[in-house]
Amino acid sequence: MDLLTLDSLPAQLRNAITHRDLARGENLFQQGEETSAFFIVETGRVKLMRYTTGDKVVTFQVARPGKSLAEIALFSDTYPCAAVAEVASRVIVYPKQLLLSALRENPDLAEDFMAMLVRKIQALKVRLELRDIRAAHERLLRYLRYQVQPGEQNLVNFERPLKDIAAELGLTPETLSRALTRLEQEGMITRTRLQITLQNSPAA
Amino acid sequence: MDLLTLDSLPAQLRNAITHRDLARGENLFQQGEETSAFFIVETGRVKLMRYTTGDKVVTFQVARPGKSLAEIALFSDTYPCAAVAEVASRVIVYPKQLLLSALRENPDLAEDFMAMLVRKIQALKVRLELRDIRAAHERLLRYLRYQVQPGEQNLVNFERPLKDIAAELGLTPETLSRALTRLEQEGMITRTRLQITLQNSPAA
DNA sequence: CGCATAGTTGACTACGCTCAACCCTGGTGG
DNA sequence: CCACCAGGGTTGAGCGTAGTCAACTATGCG
Repeated sequence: MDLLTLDSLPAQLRNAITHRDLARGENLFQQGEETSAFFIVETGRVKLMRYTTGDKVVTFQVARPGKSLAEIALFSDTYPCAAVAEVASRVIVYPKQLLLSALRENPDLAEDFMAMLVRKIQALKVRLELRDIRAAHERLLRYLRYQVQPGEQNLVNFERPLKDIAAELGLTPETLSRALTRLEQEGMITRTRLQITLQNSPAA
Repeated sequence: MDLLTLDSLPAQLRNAITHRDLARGENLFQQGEETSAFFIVETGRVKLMRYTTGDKVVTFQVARPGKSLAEIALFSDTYPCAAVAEVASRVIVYPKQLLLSALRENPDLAEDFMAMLVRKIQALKVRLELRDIRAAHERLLRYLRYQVQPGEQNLVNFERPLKDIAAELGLTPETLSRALTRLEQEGMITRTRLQITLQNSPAA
């Protein structure tokens, strides 16, 4: 996902890449602001949020280390949402025009970039698919099946706090907790401190 | 979205593009099948579905005319899901290798392609954002605000059947119907036969 | 040794789903 | 021209389940 940090970057671009440190709560860019760069989160957490009709804010997405941010910036004049750091964070800054021309001139880079975009689409589709499953425990089960690494069979590590996973699944922490115990009682999974093993067959 | 039908395509690619007609229920590709092409739906509806652990199928997405299909094919060896035509459909077929090399050799095409991918990401994010809104009427309201065309102020046309929109919103047709009448009673919208006008301010 | 945060459990509520009946429109054929 | 039918859309009643609020425990950190 962080292909753009590769040494294979054209020198001109590599020299133009800078970093930016954000304090907790600091703003990376505002909604409606003119787009100037594309970002990748190096450390911390950056939240994307939309200010809609005056009244409410809706969080769009939370980008974690290694994740790209605002790829739309490359093909749009203004940012469609705002980005603020949830905790102290550090992002890599790719100036828009330079990145665009680098992509034009370097087919390998462009291909990597496209591959990254396509993977992102795939991940979003999966998350959307999960939301169509109403029952919390079934949604969780499918999520777990997606999470298993091809190598480590039927093993899922929980490095992130549960509440984060709950948010990603569109559940409250309470419901997620209950869903976990339920799956455990039904014998579908077994839980140790930091990891979960699935009992049945893994995802196809 | 159908940028790839542009006349600006390299001749070699343009000649390689073919069409394929699908009967209702016919399979475009199977899950796990080796990837050979990328598609754009010309007419009809093509449903993407995943066969998971033996038991269930989950519909991934329903692609309508103008929408691309299986962009993942370009960067993956096998299709992660199956595609079947819900109704008689016609798709444009872009052979994988030819499209890839065309993208390499033609920066303009590559840029258009990337822009398409980015827009797709944006659309998926929006759909995901909507799902985080629990209350049906509020979810609907935000959906409507997204739908208003910049030009036609506060006007949304309902060309598609409501049940389709309900599915896109993750609601049942009944709930959507009730949400519509509720917004109408609250004075947020007014409905005529085929279009809806928002009362308050449009989306930011 | 507290304090803050995450996680768990319980009781209650609310809202969307399900199933069912009904209306309405458009299309088809007698 | 009307009868019929099919599909989408609208209501209604009841249920189930995830959300909410709350209290309590566990864990990690200063």
